[in-house]
Amino acid sequence: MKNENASGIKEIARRANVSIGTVDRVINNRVGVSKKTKEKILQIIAELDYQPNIMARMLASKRVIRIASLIPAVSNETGYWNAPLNGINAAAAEIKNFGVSVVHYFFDQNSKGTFVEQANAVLNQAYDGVLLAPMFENEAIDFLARCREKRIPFVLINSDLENESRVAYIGPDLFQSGYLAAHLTKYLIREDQKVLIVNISREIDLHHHLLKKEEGFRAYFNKERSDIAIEKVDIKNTDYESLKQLLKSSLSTDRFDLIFVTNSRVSSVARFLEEHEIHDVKVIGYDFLEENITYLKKGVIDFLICQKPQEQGYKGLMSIYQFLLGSSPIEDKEYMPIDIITKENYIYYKN
Amino acid sequence: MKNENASGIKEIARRANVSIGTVDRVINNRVGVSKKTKEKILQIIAELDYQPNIMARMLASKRVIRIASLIPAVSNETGYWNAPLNGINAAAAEIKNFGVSVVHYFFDQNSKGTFVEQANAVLNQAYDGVLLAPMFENEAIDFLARCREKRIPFVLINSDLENESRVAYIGPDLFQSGYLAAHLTKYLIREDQKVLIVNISREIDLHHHLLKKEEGFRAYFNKERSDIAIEKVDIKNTDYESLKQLLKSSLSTDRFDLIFVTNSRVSSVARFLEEHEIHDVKVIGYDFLEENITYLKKGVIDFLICQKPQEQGYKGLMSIYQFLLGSSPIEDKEYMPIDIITKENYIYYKN
DNA sequence: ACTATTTTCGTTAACGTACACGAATATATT
DNA sequence: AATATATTCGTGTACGTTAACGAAAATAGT
Repeated sequence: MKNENASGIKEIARRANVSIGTVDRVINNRVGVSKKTKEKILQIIAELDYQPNIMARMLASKRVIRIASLIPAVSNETGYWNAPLNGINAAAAEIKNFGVSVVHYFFDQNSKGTFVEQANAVLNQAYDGVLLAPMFENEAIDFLARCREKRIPFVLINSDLENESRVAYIGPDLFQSGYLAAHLTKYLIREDQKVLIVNISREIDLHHHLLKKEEGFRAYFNKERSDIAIEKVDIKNTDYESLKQLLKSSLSTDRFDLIFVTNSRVSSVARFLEEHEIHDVKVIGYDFLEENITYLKKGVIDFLICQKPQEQGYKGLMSIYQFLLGSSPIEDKEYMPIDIITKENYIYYKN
Repeated sequence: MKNENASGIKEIARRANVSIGTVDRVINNRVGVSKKTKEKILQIIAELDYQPNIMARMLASKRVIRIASLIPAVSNETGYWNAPLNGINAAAAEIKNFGVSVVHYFFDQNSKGTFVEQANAVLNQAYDGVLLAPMFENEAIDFLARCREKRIPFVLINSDLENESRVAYIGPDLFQSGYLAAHLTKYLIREDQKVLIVNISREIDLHHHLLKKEEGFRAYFNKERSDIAIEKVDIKNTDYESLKQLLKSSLSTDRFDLIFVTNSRVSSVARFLEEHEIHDVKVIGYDFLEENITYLKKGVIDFLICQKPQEQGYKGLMSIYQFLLGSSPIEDKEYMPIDIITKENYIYYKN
């Protein structure tokens, strides 16, 4: 009675009349095994529908996968990036036991310099993979080119660059989310009414992100041949005082029935409306942030659109990890669901 | 040079001047270790913030966790239960390597007998845990009482029983989802218009599930002191012909501007409206099913509400597993998000 | 035909934990 | 004080895999 209950690699070895070492070689397709025995083993593996035991594999493997994340720091202006960071950390915790170490690099959304700095720091450390939020388009392209040279794979989150060599993009379909906002708009106002689009962002680079949403928004009305009038205002100084002045002048020259804010700064607009006791203007904006929810509850904001920022971080890290493992194939583009948040369902929303 | 790089249990043993066996005893709090050394080891564990290596633990442990799932079979009447099943299977696949085996038991939604039968089958097999969709209230309560006797923990999904001994409930907040439907209704019709609520379900037991939604729906209009008139019709014969007759008579006596279908059978109503070329009636219903999406795309259905059926299955299984592991604490109630699906965002929806 | 080299393969020690077995020590019983 | 019993502990093997090392076999070069 020897081989009563062999399993896994050992059973394969027994059936193929070879040692476990040889089986290991073909499973991890290393060199040093003859074509004949390799095929034999491969066939047995197929017969047995053998799945390697992850536990044992991780335990025995000394390999460490090092991943760098390069995303904006949570600023006091908007807490948005807190969510993706949480997602990344959650994923990191889950795969810690699988020999993965994640190092965070943060840059300032209002300063290209810090991005370049941190990007260089990443490149100096020879990581196995990179998770990037490419906020500054040109600088990001530069960085990614250098990653490619060094053969460091990368995953993009939050906004896409259509880089042919990226492993994956995980984030919103910006155009479509603007399109949905327009659809919701139709429920809120009549055909003879007016809409104001508000883009709030300091760095011009970030504007392309917002413009995609605006495009989607306008596309809807074009397609529907609607008579609703649309105007827009770009606000580059993100402090509340500047915003107040600009809004004041916009709203004085014209009367708008709905304001569509293309990012998470919608709470500033809501604050303005509340302070000036303007109650008959509907508001649609973005993101599940505390400030925004406050105004949603009060009824100042009607709809928030949110695209699972936390999940973006989580899935982003998981993608680059999966890719580095090399086992399962990766979706090269995963658009997040476009969630509609209202007064009635926000309690149950999961970022 | 001996102990250059010890880690985990071994390092603890080294620092405490005991063997790894002793450390193992205190970690898994087994008997047979003196109070003094136990405290010493416990302190070192705290100092080191020691986290056992799950890999090694699972690998070494021969324990097998056996879980039974008891949910409705996917019927030809509605494919709803396909989603939770997928979620359960996904979770099962993920934890297969952790020594978990899941066995499915299916019952017919239209037959209490099959439920009792399958429930007995589960009890005969001495499982470590049970995942249950308690569709038939009384029979489910019976079954759970017997589980309790046998000390088999259980998790409920899809609808709750407020059973004090359940490990957790994962599923919708039915009342609130009806409430949200009412809010959406307000966007679709005017104050002087009329709403028809349609409950479609064969077994009376299942009706309490639908009634909760209806309650939420009505509660909203009560609170808003709305003038919108609400009527309702219960349809117990779920075949299309019977439904057609009932709808025909309802719609002939009165004119309704919006129909709220309290479950996934909304596609039948949509089919009726399409066949009879009724275009000016708005429709709100439930669930991301192919049939429903078809009518959503066509514009016959305006909103679908969906509560992540797949995730219910996934999280349900994970909860019972986590509980049986006994490591992390379990949330005893997790309500799913209440998602709003429209023509514009359904493409990106994840069940 | 003999050596040198390459290719193919087996053996073995880890990885961190669980658990059975038995040894050592302490405590109780006469 | 001697023995019986209970308590506390150490040792060793196993889990399924990885990876280093070196032995054996095949091939190449003279």
